[in-house]
Amino acid sequence: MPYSPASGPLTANASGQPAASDDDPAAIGRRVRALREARGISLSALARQAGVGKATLSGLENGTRNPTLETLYAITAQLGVPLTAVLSAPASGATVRGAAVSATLLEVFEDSDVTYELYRMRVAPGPGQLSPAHQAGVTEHVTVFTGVLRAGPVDAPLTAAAGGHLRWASDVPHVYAAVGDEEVTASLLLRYPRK
Amino acid sequence: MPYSPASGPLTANASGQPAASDDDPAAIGRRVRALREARGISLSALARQAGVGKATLSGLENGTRNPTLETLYAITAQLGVPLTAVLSAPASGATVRGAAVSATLLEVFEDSDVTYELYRMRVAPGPGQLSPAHQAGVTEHVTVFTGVLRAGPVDAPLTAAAGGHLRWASDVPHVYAAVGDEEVTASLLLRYPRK
DNA sequence: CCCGATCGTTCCGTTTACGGAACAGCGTTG
DNA sequence: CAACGCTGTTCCGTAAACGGAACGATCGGG
Repeated sequence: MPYSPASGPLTANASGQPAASDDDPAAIGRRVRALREARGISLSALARQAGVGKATLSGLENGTRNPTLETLYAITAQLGVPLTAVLSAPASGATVRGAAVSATLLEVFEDSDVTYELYRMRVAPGPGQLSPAHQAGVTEHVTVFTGVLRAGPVDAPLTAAAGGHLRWASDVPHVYAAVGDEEVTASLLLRYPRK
Repeated sequence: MPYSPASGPLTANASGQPAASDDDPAAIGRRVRALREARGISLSALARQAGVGKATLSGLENGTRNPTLETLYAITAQLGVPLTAVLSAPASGATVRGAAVSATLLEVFEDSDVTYELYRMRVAPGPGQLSPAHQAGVTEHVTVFTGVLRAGPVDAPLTAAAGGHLRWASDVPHVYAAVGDEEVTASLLLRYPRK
């Protein structure tokens, strides 16, 4: 049983960087209250419209309760905003970092037998970074936004400039490196079969 | 959203309403399970690592429980993904709709002289949709997640299946159409020069 | 002034999400 | 083929999130 490389396109896992930072539950309450007041709605009215108790909404706004998804969804739906609008940071991101590369997960999409993970990736100028082989069947698609990227299997990396597109099977060790002095920005799509 | 008009990939419509749409709670469970299995972690192990009960995680994955934010966060943090990765919701508010195509803006990136807009796109089965010419210098990059997509200039459209990648200059009228009965899901990257 | 209406908070009984333990199913071992 | 180790599910007592009602505070009108 091959121990799968933790999360994300890089080895680095966040075992050491859990939570703490921006999951402040009180922040959610503050955002809800701000959205409500921006619309000039009273707590009582919003609670009634959303079909939740006033006690629930009050506790949520003050951070004294740990709401269920159902409750939070009912409220955000009534405010006309997506759930993500009140969760952590706007461009929320589990960010995986390496020496030269950082990648932020934008979205996960599940097909019937394949999973896609879409990242925004940045590669700093310098020697680049090595990423170990992923499980079999994993494909990486990269579209370069800025700079010049050299990436792919260690023995046969590819190069693309802004607007270019790279694609390789990543079941072998592969590298990411910025060519030149400019930081590389790109989108990275990971495609792997569901087991 | 402080973000530019940019009329999106489709003719501007933006009917606006972030309709309640489907917030299928079971879908959250399916995503969590998919992410867990993709990492080769057992339910028992993930529950222990995340500090939640096995019963909780089991119920969550099977959609028989309505988790609290705290619970869901503990699990997604351990998986190394943001909360938004498992929430069905349209990640960002800006959704552009057409008859057959809908696209949700995920992120905007500004380079010194070029702007990128990254969308998640869905194309419903059927006759497809025509999009008028964009300004000169606009390039579209599409990576297909599910289904088979036929897209590109009206006089020379290209075809790609799941995992495939298309790219064309979109300063001429172009089309999007799903081939076959399956809905097409894809990422769409718009690249255009700043004025 | 008093009164009614509404504000947000707090109290309380009910519902339910929680974690621990017991459970059945499956592969591997001795 | 019992004995293990592991999987994921189900049972159950407890903690807490829930909605409804009661509360004090604040505002505007008669």
